[in-house]
Amino acid sequence: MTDTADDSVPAGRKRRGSGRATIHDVARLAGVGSITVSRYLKHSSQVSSALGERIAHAVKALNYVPNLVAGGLASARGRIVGMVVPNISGPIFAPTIQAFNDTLNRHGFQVLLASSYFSKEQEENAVRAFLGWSPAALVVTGRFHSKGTEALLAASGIPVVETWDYAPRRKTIQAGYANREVGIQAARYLVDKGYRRIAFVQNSVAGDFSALDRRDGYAAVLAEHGLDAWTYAPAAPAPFDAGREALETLTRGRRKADAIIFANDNLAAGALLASQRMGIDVPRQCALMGFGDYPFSGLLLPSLTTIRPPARAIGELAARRILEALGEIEPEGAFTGDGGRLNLLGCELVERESA
Amino acid sequence: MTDTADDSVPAGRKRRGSGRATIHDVARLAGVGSITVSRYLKHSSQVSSALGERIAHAVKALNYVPNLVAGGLASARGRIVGMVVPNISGPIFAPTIQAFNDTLNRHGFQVLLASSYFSKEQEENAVRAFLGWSPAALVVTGRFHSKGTEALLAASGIPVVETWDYAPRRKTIQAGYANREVGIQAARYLVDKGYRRIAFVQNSVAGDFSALDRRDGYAAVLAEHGLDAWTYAPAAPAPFDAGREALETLTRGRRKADAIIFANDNLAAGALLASQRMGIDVPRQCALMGFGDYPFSGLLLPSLTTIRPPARAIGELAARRILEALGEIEPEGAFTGDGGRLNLLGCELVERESA
DNA sequence: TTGTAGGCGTTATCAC
DNA sequence: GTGATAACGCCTACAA
Repeated sequence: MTDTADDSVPAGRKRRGSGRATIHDVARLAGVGSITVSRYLKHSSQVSSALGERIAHAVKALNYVPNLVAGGLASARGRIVGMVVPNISGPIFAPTIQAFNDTLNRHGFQVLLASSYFSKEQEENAVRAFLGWSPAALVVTGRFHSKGTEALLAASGIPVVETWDYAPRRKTIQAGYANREVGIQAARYLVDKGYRRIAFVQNSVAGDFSALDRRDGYAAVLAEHGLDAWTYAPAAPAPFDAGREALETLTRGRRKADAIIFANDNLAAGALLASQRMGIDVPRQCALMGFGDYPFSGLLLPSLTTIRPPARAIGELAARRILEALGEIEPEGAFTGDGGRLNLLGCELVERESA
Repeated sequence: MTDTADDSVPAGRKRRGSGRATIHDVARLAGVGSITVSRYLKHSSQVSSALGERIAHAVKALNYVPNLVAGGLASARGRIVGMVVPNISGPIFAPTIQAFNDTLNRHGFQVLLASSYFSKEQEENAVRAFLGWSPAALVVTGRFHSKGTEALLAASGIPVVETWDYAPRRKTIQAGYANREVGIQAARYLVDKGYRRIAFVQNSVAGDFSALDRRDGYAAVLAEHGLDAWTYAPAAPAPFDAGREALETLTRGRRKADAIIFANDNLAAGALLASQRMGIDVPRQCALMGFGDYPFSGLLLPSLTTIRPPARAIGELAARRILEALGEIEPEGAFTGDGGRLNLLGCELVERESA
């Protein structure tokens, strides 16, 4: 590509060596020491402008790209951050990943991704694999992990952020919301609207502990009002089917629900579609409420009342807390009582037609 | 965590060094040379079982995690693969990323992600950033790149896979489908159903060249049948709004479309929702067709006829071709005429109610 | 089958 | 402000 490159860099690739121009090649061409090149690339202010220009020319002439692997080894802290999410492609976590990745990319960090599929064991494997890359920080989802994972994280000595959940007085950095509060929020909304036989439908995915927290909040509100909590766990594995199954069970028995809170919008959508076939009038006969505000939720007929989690904000906050912990940016945000920064985000109840 | 660890590994972290146990610590504890440990970790069959067991014990006792950064530097080919996609969180690319990431993770590779937002410049930046990690391979989206990107890729000397597109006689490895054929597929379907005034609505995102290929296929079919091609480019930036705008323009003028192909399901969904408010009977008065088969497309009323791209298959195929090129797995798949393997995947037309 | 020597490309340290 | 030197932790090459 560049003719000048061929003069100073041996063409072809040997068994060893990347074949690319190194910092030494740049230093030689610029007539300076390689450490000066390194300094110029990091803090150009520490190098005289005369040398700086010669170095800049050499970099361009050789098409030099710094080897970050070597840099990571030398400095013992590479610019890599590992992130474990339950899944990459779901409507929930994708915006978090997007925001997290973009924010860290902007600061010169690379994000490594792994999916746990709600399995603590897979999460632990992913964390172990990440540790091999000497990451600058790690991100996991939720606050429930295996003993092994907790040991690995504690021993790692690097900033760890837990996303998509929030519990007070927890030592790790968190970026999320309190799921129990969200359950309370949903149940209050329905109770205030006059519904009395309110059921909660769980996720068919076993490892989704956050949904259980929401259920607890829901149960607390019902107890508060002297109402019976009523939880249903569908058997069908596919979410749409599970939603249909739940609706059938909860509306066909002797006791009939007049409102149902679902663990997520997929379940709620399954129920909503089934309601049309079953001739159930939503919300008059039975109100339906989801969680997640998936992209389709506003498009359904009737549109789905649901709760919108701060997916993008979680990703951004997690990235910002990491950059702060690494000294890349100045800390920011409201203080909490114990001197930390507030990491509690809020969920928004999106009132539509179904409840 | 492990008591034995504290005996041989100095506690605390110095300026230099990760603070973790190294291969030398393991070797010392096991009473062997460090190279033997390295060999055992890679090909345990090349080490006698006696030493192997001692090494395994030492690894466990020290909680040793190999430093992949150092390994990557020494061997000049780290187990990292870079992937550039237009965006991470969209319904289209997320399943590709998921499948790609999971497949490569299973083989001990880590995927680095970057989003280009359909900008060639951002794509080039991402490729340049990836190159610093000495990746084993790179994946990009589509076959249209900046000169700079092409130069970087060509000079990299590593396997490069282009996803989400396919053109015959192209030298790079591809994993995708032919967008032009998809446009033909859609237009044929509508022509065969008797529609005659068929319009095509473009994406408001400027860099989405694949949609233009589909439009060309559509135009070819119409020309074939002596019909006028009719392309509309919405001004509204948000896809739902753009879809509504397109429907209004194409059905309110003197010439009225009897069928519309949209560049993606978001646009089509916007039009579908608008059709209800406008009192347009879909598909009798105007048929609507999308592309992408997003999760909501089957839930709309009327449900959206669309084309489902092989999103997961693209990710898997890309991963497999990379693993093949790196000698990690055996090549597989049908041969093409020129001795290569067939990388052309198919799209499925999903016939629903809207067309 | 096992070990020794040296290098991978960069940065921390210390001296000028 | 600039540079020489020695790590960083592992792997390739070669020798025993």
